[in-house]
Amino acid sequence: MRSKDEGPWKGLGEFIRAQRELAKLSVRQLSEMAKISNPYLSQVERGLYKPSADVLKSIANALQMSAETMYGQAGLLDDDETVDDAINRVEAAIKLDTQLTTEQKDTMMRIYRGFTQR
Amino acid sequence: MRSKDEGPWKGLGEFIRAQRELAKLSVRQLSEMAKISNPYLSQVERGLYKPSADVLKSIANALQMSAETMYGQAGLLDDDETVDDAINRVEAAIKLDTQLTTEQKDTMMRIYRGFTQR
DNA sequence: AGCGCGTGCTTGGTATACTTAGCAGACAAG
DNA sequence: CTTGTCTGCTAAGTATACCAAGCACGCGCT
Repeated sequence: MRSKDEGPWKGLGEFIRAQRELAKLSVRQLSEMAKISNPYLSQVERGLYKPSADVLKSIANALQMSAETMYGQAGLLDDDETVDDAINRVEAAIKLDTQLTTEQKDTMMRIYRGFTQR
Repeated sequence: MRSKDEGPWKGLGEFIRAQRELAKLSVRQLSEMAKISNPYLSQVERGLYKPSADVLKSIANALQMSAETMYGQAGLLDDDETVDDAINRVEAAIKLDTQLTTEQKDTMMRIYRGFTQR
């Protein structure tokens, strides 16, 4: 994972700073709302550090934007939306189901894949 | 988030482990796909560490699920991301699937409802 | 001349995410 | 039996996200 160049997520800091200034908040004000320290927010805005997901979420909430928007800006969402079709929707729904045991999921997967074999 | 909530991460590791076993992958196999070390994946699955967002995304990709799904399970997506109506999700996904015949959909519905009857 | 309060930034440290090297058990084949 | 190769896990280290304390400036007031 370790991205070695600093550029890519530097845009995130600029984005946060822009949003903060747009909301007319000081570094300290926003940092307090987001429950992070003010020097750290300053460093994040200048691209020195890559904030973790929960910090991002916290900042997003303080700025009244959705966490997904923030993750998108951070480049943490933009992955392979390769196959958006029904196969993955069914399989994803099964996998996510909290009521099924692993064996039951396995069974449904095998049946489903058997059906969709062509 | 240095706040007081320290432990509530319970489910994520178990979730990842369940998904990995569902995909019939070893710790080493998945860790290689996700480009993380195998002991670290092991520790994550046992709830010892809280993986960062990009690691989560990487694992999600390796498991062929969307990053948002993974974030949702990790509790990193904004709270209103309720997953408790997974039932409807599975049933809806099956109904909408264009690859299944009516009889096949019926079969999966019966099996699914049989599983979730308690 | 101060003083007080605001701004953002630097320093130095701690906590934790993450890695590399290696261990012990299970199973298969020679 | 030994040897090789899986499995997951432990131990010990490195890298970095994050915090507390403090610095340097600017602005308004007395």
